[in-house]
Amino acid sequence: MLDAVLKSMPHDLNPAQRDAVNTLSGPMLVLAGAGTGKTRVVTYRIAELIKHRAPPERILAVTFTNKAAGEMQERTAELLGKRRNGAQRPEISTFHSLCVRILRRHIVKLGYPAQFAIYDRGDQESVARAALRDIKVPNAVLRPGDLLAIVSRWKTASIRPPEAASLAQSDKEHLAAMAYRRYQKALKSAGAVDFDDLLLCTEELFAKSPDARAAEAARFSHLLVDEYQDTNGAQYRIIKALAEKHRNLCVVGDDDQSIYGWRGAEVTHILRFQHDWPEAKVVRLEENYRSTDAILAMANRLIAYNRHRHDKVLRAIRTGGEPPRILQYSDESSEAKEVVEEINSQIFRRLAEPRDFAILFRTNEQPRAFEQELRRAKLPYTLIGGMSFYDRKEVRDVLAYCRVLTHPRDEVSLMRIINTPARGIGAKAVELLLERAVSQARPLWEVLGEAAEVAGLPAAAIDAVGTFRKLVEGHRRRLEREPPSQVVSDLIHTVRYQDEINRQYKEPADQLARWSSVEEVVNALAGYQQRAKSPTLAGFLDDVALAGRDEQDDKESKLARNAIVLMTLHSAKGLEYSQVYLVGMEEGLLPHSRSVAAEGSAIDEERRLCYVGVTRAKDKLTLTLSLSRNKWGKPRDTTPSRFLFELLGKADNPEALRKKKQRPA
DNA sequence: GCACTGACCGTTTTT
DNA sequence: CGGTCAGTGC
Repeated sequence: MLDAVLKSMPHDLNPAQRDAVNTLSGPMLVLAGAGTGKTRVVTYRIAELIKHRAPPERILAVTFTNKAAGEMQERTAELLGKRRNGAQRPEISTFHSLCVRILRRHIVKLGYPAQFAIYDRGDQESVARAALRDIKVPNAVLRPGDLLAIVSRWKTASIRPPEAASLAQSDKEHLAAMAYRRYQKALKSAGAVDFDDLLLCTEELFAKSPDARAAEAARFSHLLVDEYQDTNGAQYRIIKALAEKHRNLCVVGDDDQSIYGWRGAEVTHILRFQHDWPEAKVVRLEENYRSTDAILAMANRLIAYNRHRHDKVLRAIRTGGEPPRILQYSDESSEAKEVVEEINSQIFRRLAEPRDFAILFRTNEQPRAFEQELRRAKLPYTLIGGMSFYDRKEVRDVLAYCRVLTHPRDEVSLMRIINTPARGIGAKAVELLLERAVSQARPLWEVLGEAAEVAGLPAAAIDAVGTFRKLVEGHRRRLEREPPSQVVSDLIHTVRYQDEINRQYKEPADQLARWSSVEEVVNALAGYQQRAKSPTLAGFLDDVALAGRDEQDDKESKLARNAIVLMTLHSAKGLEYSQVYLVGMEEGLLPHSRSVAAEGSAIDEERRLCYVGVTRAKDKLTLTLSLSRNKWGKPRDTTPSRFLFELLGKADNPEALRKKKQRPA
């Protein structure tokens, strides 16, 4: 029966792990250090729950990234074995997709359309720009990006425009509060939410509608939360609302790996767990199976410099190992060159494979030099993050076309494509139409139907607007019967988007690259169509907004791909590599200058970031720094990171390190 | 309506 | 250095 398909629990779990896996009811806090088999424990726990007759579909596991969710899905699927078709699986999703699903069912109660759009970073910037223009704040005083940062900070603390206005202290914050009000109004009238709203609206929904809250909470009997140290206020309250009744809540986290404080995550949540759930069982996982003793000793020395933390010491199961190296170079190009050279020679001598290596850095501008060298050396590599596929202009255009089809109230998307490619609806015409929309407080799309009544609009423009409306409406109707990918592909051809690309870019190589991204979007849509249970264009857009890139299709190629990985320290959390190069170990970079300037505990978070980097390494760790680094085109001298001294236990005596480090690059 | 030019200016991390 | 933006000229 069921038990027969479930893989039995392995015998090599240590007592603490076994304890965490076997405790199936009531609240539990698992304090799991880096490399202590956390994922293993979580997945076996899910399997164990099912073995003890918990209906799989009533188990919910929440993760913070899509990657983590995907991995957990795969591993649990493995444990559950091949189950007959239609067998329910546990629900494993990110916080944000969980909220989307909840909001789909209830958001009308908050005054949004059921078919709301999710605005990503680029869309948010457009709205922010318009809000600032409205209140006549010049770019020099407050840029859209700055506004978004402030607004996001407010939102993650569940502060809404009225509170923000009274909380604002500096001039900048007062302006931001005014812009925030307009920003939020614009989102709502466009029927859209941003990333923070997904959490905030869910929280608000639960507060305003006890029925919705009870219904959502009743869907699950067991709740697991991974990376609990990264929960922000809204997430914390959502979890509480969902688990309060059944109390079968298991959270897993490591306060030493809390690196999202800037996003509203509060370590206090993990430190406070026992207070909120007094009957909670606490399990500590302190045996590290990942790194050699040499690497772990360094990590322990480093993190000990942080004051506020759950006191714990990771014990290495793997003894010995090569001592980590610190290498310094004269500038960032030789840093990149030498690191790549070292990797190359190991691969050439068959001592290692590309997939054994990770190059980790603090900021997204750092990988450039490494990419160059890797290309030159003809080594396969994957760059995680950075400029996303979905940030490309032409991709955004195509997605905007899709959103105009599915979300008639979405103004940002409509504005983006209303004259792209140029179709005779120029800036002046758009301005007049927009004026009418704003003065009548109606969606721009509706106003397009009355173009003839707009004073000052030339006949040619009225015609153009009419043609555009027919075009969109025609394709909207087709969407009811035909597969989305067909409709979208036709729409792109009808508007002659390829001609637009060829006009904009002179180089044939550019033209080809740009057009192939357009094709890739259509392919992604077709792929989604095939795997989704009930595919809709709107569903695809949700996927894109939440997943960033098409993880499903990537899965095979990504896993199969034997490539060196380049990524930020933030993206590296939860992953492990045989050999890690932690590059750019300099003051100003790690710790980042912004954190050095900020008062309070910003440095502690940078230290945790460094700790995360160090503990990614299984066998070999190399820390590098460059004595000079280009900034705005000019080379500038650097200072070795304070963390290097701490790692070596020489924090009080920097001179000693300088002598010791004469080792040549 | 659109392409081109030169001045200006900034540094983080992500769902 | 590289991206953005206002201003200019067709």
